[in-house]
Amino acid sequence: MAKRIRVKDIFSAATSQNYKVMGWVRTFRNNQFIALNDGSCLANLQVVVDNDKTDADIIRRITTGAGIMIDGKLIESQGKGQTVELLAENITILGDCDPETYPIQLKNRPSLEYLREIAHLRFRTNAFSAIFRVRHALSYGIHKFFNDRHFVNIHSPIITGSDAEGAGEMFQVTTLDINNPPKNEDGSINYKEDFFGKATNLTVSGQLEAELAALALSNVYTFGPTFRAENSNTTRHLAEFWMIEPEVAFNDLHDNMDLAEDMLKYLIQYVLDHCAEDLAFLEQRLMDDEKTKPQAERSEMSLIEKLKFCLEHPFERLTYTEAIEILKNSTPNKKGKFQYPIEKWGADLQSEHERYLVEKHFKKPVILTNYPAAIKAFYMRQDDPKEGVPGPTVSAMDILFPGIGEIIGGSQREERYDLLVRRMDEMHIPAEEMSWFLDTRRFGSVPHAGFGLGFERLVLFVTGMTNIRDVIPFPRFPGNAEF
RNA sequence: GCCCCCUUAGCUCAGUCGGUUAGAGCGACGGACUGUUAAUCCGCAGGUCCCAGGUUCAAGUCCUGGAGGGGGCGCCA
Repeated sequence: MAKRIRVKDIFSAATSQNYKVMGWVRTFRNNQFIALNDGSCLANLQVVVDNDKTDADIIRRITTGAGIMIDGKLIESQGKGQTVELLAENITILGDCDPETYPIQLKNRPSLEYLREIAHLRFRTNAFSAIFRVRHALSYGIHKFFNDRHFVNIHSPIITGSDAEGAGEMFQVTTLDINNPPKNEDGSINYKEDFFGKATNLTVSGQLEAELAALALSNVYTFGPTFRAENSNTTRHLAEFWMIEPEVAFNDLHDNMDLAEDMLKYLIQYVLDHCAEDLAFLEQRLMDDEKTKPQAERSEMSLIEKLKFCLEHPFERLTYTEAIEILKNSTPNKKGKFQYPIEKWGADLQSEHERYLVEKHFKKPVILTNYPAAIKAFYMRQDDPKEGVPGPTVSAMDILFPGIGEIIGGSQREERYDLLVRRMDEMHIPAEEMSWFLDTRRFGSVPHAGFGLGFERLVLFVTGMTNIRDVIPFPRFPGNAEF
């Protein structure tokens, strides 16, 4: 018996030879032609059934979605739509698929919203198999990018006893009986009796742990799940998402920007090189989608053009202070079109402002830096006062992408012990609970910088999808933890 | 957390001013078909009009509440 060959590989295999393939039926036409898909690539293999050699009962069971195995001879296709096809000599039904109840009849073009509700089956569609192959390529590309640059991958903890990271609301982790928890004398819950002997949560960021590692290994990155219990209901937020957090000793803000831009461009190039077929399919899907929209709302570039455009142009780098000036003098601001008008320095930028800068003013990815200290996290490095800048700023950077908004947030870190402690004090962060973190600044502190990349936001951008719930297999969001 | 929209056949959607027996395409099912490409052709079945109240002679259609879904905003990656 021949060994199984993947559909992807059979397209370049020698003809006039026998092969065994296994996969799922996408369509069965003319009682004769099976379009077989095994997920190894987007394309289906055409299998030609010989009615004389195949039992009528088997033919009856070749239904959309059925799992089948075929032994047959590969020949040059006698039809037009494909170069080769497999002449079936023996067909085995591995798993029947009842067409009366199987919800994915692909010819129906089921909506993304409907498929989201049957996420356990949506892998079987072209769109989602393409998305998850691209997601994998990006994941692999990230490890390759950092490995090639001598970064060490650090597995930061998922359960954390630190609740002072300030990145968002946390999910509590406990083995206590929530209906009858042990109490202290003052009525508060006695976490000393909990599994870890203290209150614990799911991590919101591996950054602080990455900093600890960077101050010894120099170049490190984390790539793992993070959890935010924020009640966020948008197309760009998840309660469980994957984040990449590089942290590099001796880097300043500019090195940090260079690293982030290099990484994003590397990953876009990586996907263009390795996922051409899937990207072409996703691009076509988008173009079909666009046809239903009014002219004004259609995008100027196709998906692949957009990706290449990002590669060919340097990201626009400017400070928050410069951005405020542009926004203040912008047409929508003067005409009162912004829901939140830009009045003075110090205001946080709303997504309408970010969108204006990225999509209207610069028309390319933008890196905004040196934000007011008051609206940024405690660990960001405080800038020296500068002429023309009205207030204190920090060496922060946000990378804004068209259609996505913030895809990366990062900073040069405050490495000076006294300044860091003063700032923690101002922001009411308990220094005593963070002494492990402060030890890095007590013992051999050096300048360092890092950032966080929201993995799903990158997948969104690269696939051209618009809802983040469609680029992770089983999305978690408020009110939903199915599967 | 706030604001807006949607929910009719398995899927995608029509359904006019509140008026008789609720419609289409696709899918499914039955049949034909040995070169199809979202195959095609013929035939047939398929409905808790999201749920609960209310208004009305009469509700898929109007009102109130709820559930589910979508979009925008905020929080951020």
